[in-house]
Amino acid sequence: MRRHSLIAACARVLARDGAAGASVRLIAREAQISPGLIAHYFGGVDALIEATYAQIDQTVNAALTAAVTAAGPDPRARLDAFVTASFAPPIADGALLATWIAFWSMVGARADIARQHDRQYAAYRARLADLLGACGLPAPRQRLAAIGLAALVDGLWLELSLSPGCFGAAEASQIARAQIDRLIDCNAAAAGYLDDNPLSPPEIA
Amino acid sequence: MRRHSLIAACARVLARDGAAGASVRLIAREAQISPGLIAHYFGGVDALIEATYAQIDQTVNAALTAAVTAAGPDPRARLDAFVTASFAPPIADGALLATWIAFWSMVGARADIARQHDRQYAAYRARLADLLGACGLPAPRQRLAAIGLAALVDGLWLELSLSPGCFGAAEASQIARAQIDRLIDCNAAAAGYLDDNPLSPPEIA
DNA sequence: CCCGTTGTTGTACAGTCGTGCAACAAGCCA
DNA sequence: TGGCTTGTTGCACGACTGTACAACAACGGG
Repeated sequence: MRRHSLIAACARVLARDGAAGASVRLIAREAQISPGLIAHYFGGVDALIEATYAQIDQTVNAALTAAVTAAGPDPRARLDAFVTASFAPPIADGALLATWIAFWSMVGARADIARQHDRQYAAYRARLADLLGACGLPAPRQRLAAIGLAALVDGLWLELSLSPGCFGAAEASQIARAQIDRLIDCNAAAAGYLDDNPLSPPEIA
Repeated sequence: MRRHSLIAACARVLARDGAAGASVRLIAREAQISPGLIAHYFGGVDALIEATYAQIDQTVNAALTAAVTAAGPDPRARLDAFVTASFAPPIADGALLATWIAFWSMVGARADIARQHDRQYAAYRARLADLLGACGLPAPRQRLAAIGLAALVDGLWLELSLSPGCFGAAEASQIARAQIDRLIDCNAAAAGYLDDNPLSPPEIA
């Protein structure tokens, strides 16, 4: 209970002040408790940040699972829902991006954070590979396709959150779905998705 | 001269200790000078980091230009050289990633940094759009294609630098080139590029 | 009632942070 | 040689950092 409110406060501070501001005192003030308590519950600020990272990852996975489940049984619809949800709240969110960047900044310096990142990202890619396999992508192609699709979605998500004025969530989703078209069936008439006129296939209409 | 050696030292510290370790004293010790000097040359540590970012961006652009120029006149070869160079030194480098992440972490908090990021990324995308246009991609498709390709290359570069054990530079280049195939000519027999057997087009050979 | 456990506080400590400043070295021109 | 500019140093300052620890409140079982 207290642990949970401390994690939430840590996430808020990370979002507001970045990695540099994630100090014991700031987090404690945010959670309206005394600074000593975070040592009492987590043993140190590093463990709190680590727990916050795990919690954020869990939130993202829950949101993705909900979107995929709501999409019904059709494999392609599930994959589309996965990427579309990646560009909508609560995933495409400034606070979440700031938290994630704070973690990336620790990967280079701390081995335990690096290991946690590797684990989480491997699970993310495995999930994409499963969804791609359900759409009929042969097993030998799944690994590289999942790496590529994960990189595309991540890159779009990053830039979408970093400078929101350049392109929109609908366009990001459009780009990702066009790539999925090409991954699954290279001969699909999907080129129209990449025209600038959004949300309508111009060559057909 | 001294400015240059300070920028280099700042990049080394950023690479070794991450954004959190980029303190005046650490950078000064790395450059083997007194802490007061960095205030004398840059007025503050923020300006030094900003200058380091500009220098890194310049290095990246120079490396990309060199790769494209060395590729000769063929438009497709130039585009391939662009993405392949994105996954090789000096671009795919821990120091560069750490500096870049440090800057991303400031985008949310500082408006001038956000503007600098927007400018640099727009130039990057414009460059990709030009290369795509030279390969015959119609103008109305260039914008979204450039956004998607930039996101893919960025996502691959990020993960390649963040956890180098998962996939290699050759595989990243392979993935990116396969997407370019599909962007330029959707009917190209490019599916083989996404097989797991690296560096050879299995369906042909 | 007492006692031990648990939750919680506040503070003390040693360290690092960025910045400002007085002082010293060095060149350079008059 | 004198004086001025520039490069460079090292330290003092106040604010901040994470951790450790003694002390106080609350509470349930004996």
